[in-house]
Amino acid sequence: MLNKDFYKKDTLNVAKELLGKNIVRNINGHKLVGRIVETEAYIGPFDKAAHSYNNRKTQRNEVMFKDAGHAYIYFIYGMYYCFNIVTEDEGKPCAVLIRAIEPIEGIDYMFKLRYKKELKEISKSQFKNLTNGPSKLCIALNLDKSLNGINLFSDTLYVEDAGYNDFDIVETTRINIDYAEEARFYPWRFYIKDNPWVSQK
DNA sequence: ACTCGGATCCACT
DNA sequence: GTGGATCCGAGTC
Repeated sequence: MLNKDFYKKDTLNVAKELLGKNIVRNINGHKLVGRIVETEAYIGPFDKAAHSYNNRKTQRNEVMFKDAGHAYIYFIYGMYYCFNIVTEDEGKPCAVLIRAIEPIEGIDYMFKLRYKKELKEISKSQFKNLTNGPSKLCIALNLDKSLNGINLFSDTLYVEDAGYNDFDIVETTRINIDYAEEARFYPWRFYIKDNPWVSQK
């Protein structure tokens, strides 16, 4: 299990170092594991794309101001959630958005959560869309507002180093932040090169 | 493979 | 009253 020191660092480094790590989610007796393959950094005070730009603190984003290693899970587009991990020191509202995972373990149960169907009933298209997006992975891991604000140091939800290191990292611009003026061009999105579970090339 | 619009609703202004 | 750190299906090429 990664400890607080792992997250209590520069957000860009954490975003890169999270690639290849495994998210572990225990629910209803099922252990779900997914390898992180795509992340984005949101560096609050200086980042027009972040909910916490200019240190703006609201009911929604107050978890971003907590100490490193908390889960910031927010509701978006009327029907979806996004999962972030809070970084840096308490009071610095920074986080890493988990944009995609590669399913590793508990895949059958992920399909049930995501499609309410058994794996054998799933189409090819549904298979590749299981966890290749920030809200898709939240459905497959059953991450919602009830987990917003918890820390990542219990069996419920944590990240571990499974020793997967052999990959190249692609650095590019973040997705769907057209409103963010110059911040839309910051290369703060990271993904594992050639991994098929990345949301977009 | 690609674009486009609808779904859906809570937090924010 | 507005719009979003998204997803999906329909339509087109």
